[in-house]
Amino acid sequence: MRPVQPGKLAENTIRSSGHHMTPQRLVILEVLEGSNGHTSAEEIHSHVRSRYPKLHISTIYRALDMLKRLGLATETDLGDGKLRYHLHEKGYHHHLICEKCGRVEDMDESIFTPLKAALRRKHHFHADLRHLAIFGRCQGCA
Amino acid sequence: MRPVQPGKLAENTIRSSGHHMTPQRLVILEVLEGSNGHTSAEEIHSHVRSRYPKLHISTIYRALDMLKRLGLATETDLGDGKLRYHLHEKGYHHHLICEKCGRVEDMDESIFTPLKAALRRKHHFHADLRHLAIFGRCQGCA
DNA sequence: AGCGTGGTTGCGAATAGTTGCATCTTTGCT
DNA sequence: AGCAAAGATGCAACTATTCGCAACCACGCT
Repeated sequence: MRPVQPGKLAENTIRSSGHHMTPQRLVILEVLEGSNGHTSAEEIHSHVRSRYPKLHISTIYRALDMLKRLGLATETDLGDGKLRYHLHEKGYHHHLICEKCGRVEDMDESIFTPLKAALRRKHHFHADLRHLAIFGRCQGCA
Repeated sequence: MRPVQPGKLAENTIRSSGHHMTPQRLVILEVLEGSNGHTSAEEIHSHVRSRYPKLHISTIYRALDMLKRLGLATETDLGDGKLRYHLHEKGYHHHLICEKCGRVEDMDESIFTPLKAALRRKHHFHADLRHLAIFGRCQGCA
């Protein structure tokens, strides 16, 4: 059993921030909701092409940018030349990417708490560490 | 008074790793050495165009990629749509980038020591934190 | 000095993402 | 329902970066 109307949160946030809700954005949100959580603009485009052939890829990029700026979605560079997006209804998370084998491991954000505190203390800087990709070597490839 | 032949380190590393030293790479290194430390491929290209009009921008990208892979230079995304490069003869450093005013503050790498230890301990991951850009808000824009 | 191998270059085409602009749509107001 | 204003869309042109490939050149060996 899935949550009912999962997209309503995003929709409300979009509306209440002065943006319009359009059919294009609805479809884009649907794809993001139905995806595994690492979706590229091009993937959204091809998922959508059959139902909505005129939806232009630049509209997708602009929608993703808006979701990002509203704090509804996060953009991640996994190092393969294209940016990935996911809605964060399930909380923020971060990636450890192995430069050798390409494996991507997720981790939660608690590990950054001390770093955030140090940046605030020493640099008076309020870091936005909601989605960070850290490159390095995994256990097997170290 | 400048250091004599500052580029010899890079040159030796390039040669001893089985790569060729070419006039193109020499010129590119010269520009990187004479720059402030945040140079884009396009900047290198225009600095060089007069002396060496045929040097193609893809050659610059390839040289930068090689320097990066040899650990001689670091690539940073400062969020303005183009990647910046700098040789790290003077040690690694990191950036705090304000999302509001765009100010970039440098900081040294010691602040990441606890994070690196935690990643190794909890995730068996050997993070390569040689050049990280962290976005957020600076003191004035917080 | 002469030569072969393998790395390198220039070029043009491809890819990911962004931007300007004229034309719509959504939304709040009446 | 009707309207104006703000925001969104589609499109084409543009930017930054990468890639395939044929011609080229650096470097080690003789």
